[in-house]
Amino acid sequence: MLRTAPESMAGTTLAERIEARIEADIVEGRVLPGDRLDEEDLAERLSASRTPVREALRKLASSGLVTIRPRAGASVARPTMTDLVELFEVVAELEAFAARLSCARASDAQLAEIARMHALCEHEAANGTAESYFEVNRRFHGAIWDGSNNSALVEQLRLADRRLSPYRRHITFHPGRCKDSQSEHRKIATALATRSAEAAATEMRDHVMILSEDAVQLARNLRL
Amino acid sequence: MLRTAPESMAGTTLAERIEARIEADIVEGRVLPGDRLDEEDLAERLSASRTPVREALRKLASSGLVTIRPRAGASVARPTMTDLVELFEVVAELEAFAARLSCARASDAQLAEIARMHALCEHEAANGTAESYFEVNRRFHGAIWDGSNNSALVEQLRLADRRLSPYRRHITFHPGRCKDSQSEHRKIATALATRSAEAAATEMRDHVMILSEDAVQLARNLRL
DNA sequence: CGACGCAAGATTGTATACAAGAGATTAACA
DNA sequence: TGTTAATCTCTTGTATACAATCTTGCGTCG
Repeated sequence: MLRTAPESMAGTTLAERIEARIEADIVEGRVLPGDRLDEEDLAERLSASRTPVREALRKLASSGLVTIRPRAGASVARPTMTDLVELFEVVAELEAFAARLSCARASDAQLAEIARMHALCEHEAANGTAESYFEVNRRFHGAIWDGSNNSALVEQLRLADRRLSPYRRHITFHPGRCKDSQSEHRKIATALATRSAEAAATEMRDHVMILSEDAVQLARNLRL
Repeated sequence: MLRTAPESMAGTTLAERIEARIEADIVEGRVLPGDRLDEEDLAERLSASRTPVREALRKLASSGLVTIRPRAGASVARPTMTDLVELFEVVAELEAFAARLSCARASDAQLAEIARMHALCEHEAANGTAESYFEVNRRFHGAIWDGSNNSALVEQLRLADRRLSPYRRHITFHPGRCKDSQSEHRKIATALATRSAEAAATEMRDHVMILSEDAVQLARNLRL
């Protein structure tokens, strides 16, 4: 099934496609934290050999999405509560940095893009579903990342954020959360529009840390 | 040569030992940015097969130390000037965060350890070689990382710092740099000792950014 | 009845063989 | 002589086979 690559994936290798596939399964919740990832099983399911599957698992492991214990196999990473809180703290700091840099360096076009994404969020918060809000929320944050004009920072954020998505997703879907999130977004958007670096950084940090609180709460309730 | 693992490496796999070996070769400058890393060549040199070598290279690639282009092989990563500056910015921010967290959360014992490392730096700056200063400098920073009591942050810093070490090393070895660095360290150490979070963060950020300036200067001179 | 140890099975780690693409070299032509 | 195109080699990507180790279940012993 993965043997014939979609033309969009031209020039990529089988291992990369398998990696993308497994990653999507994890991030989008089709396999849950703690689930075992059997090499042979995956290989058969994707009609490939173990070699590219192994490579994909190793790569996912070094980005933190998968845990590998030597000679004991791979499983979807299951961060402890502490791990999650620590990761959220780091992400909060990096997002705050991105917001600060955006104020200082984003082009007017980039600021406009951020504003556009904010408007989209407003619209979805009022009319859309929790899922659609989750999506535009990502794009709002992404626009701010881009505005920093620091690709190393964007890379770090993408990696860290990916590890949180299985949990973040549940939070954003939480009914009342969209409205609260939106009022925080408004403050961030205003600070960015006026290039108020410190305000943007502070508001962004608080925003992410509130998410963190919710994540801990939720994880505790779900006995994750 | 790597087939018989030192007992300190017990429980590790061949691929991991190979990875450590290649990593050390890169970080300590025995192979230079841009150098090609031939799988078969490495396999023969380490008397292993291509399989574990491949795994090691892939892992190093996903941490940024190695660049792999599909079907064109691996080489030691050669970040552009822009890449380096961006990475330094991220590291500066993370180090500043670590300093701030250390002020808020480090135990007295951890603060004492930081102070001890600072004293070591003072000693080496006065009596030691540039190389020995490089080493205690690392330990000073490491003590602050530990003081943050956030292992996700430490992990991020370790990864990012590793990518900079080939360049950072050259900077610290720069003759006059030790003294300047030490006067910056003093301000940081004072702020930490008095748990002045904002001061510690600011001083630390400045300290790393000055390193960044030097790195750019040096890289330009060496036509890196 | 519980704990410990041992053996069988299953799964990972490593090696080797084969396939396929990228880069280099050479030859032909303008 | 410079340029281009085709072939040919060398390296990587994938598959499979074999070896080593961990886990699991059962039996024995305390």
